[in-house]
Amino acid sequence: MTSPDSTPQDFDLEAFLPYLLNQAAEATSRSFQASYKADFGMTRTQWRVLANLGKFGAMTARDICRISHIEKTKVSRAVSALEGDGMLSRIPSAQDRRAEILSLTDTGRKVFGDLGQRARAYDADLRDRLGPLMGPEIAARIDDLLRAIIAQGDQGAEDDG
Amino acid sequence: MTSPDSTPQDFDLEAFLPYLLNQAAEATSRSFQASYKADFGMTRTQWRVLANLGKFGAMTARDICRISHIEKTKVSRAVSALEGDGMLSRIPSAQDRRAEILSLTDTGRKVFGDLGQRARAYDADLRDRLGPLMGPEIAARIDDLLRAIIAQGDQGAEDDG
DNA sequence: CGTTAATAGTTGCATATGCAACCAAGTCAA
DNA sequence: TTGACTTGGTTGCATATGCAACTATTAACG
Repeated sequence: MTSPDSTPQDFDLEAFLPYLLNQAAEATSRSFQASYKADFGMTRTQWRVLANLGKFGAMTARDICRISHIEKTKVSRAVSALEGDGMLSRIPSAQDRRAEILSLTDTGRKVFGDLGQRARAYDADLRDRLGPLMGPEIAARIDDLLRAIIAQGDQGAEDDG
Repeated sequence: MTSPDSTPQDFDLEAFLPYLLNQAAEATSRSFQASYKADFGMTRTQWRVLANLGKFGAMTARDICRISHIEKTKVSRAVSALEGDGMLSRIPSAQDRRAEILSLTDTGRKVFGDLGQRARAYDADLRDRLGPLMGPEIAARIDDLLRAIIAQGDQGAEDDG
């Protein structure tokens, strides 16, 4: 019943969800990363902040944190960098003088448009190749799956304020 | 046909696979991370190297790179750290004097056993909660899906030294 | 009011990572 | 043998991140 004493517990990293997810995330992010890194000198976090602003329009840094689950210091620095590159501008909030409303500049919107297009192409291509491999029923529900995992993970963590 | 000029291209970050994968990866890794970080002062990379050695037995750093897709400098530093903590030992390879055979010490194996057990529990729990949400046909094929994505990503990258 | 707690955002510091350059040992071919 | 090239592994440096501490403002409440 017991395995030889070489491995006390036969834990298999290759079947560990967090590990697989990380590999998948890195494998996909990596290849797309080239686009914003090389062409716009942008960091992953910067690209995400940009994309959130592009998608949802003007909002505060804190809103971005809530929506994207990115930590506030990361957002803070990304915002500074993007501002420095002329991609977004800050306007002090009238309601709350601590907060600033962030919105993309014309440049920012243009970059978002460009990168967004590449991202769509990348995404579509990846899904196209996944479809035949996994079957349509699975392929169609990838997003739901990942969102469920994200929700579960948040559940468990809870304490990362 | 065209949308209002607010968003030149209506790219949706929330449906972008690399983004979802990253969030899922971080959400899951984050909560489990507490285990190795707090109790063993270990980094994610260190834990992975440890787990690979625990699972596959003695091998060289380069083997770990190949298997785990972790970059060589990352592996190199993780190995140093683990060695410093008495979790693994190096033996110069007889065949190739550049290479070193890495293997876990008793301590390393013990830690691997401990963390492996926690990882299993974490994984099982997560899958249990995912099952009812996604249905068994999907839940059963998560690993295949992720491995397919990993394979596709590698395909596209190709040039990561 | 005044005093205390919460919140938006920034910053300092210590650490982890990525990349390029590097060393040493092996390979290959003339 | 020698000289060009590859490969296992490490290191330097510049950057990105996590966390705790901090400022300024707002909310809560006696």
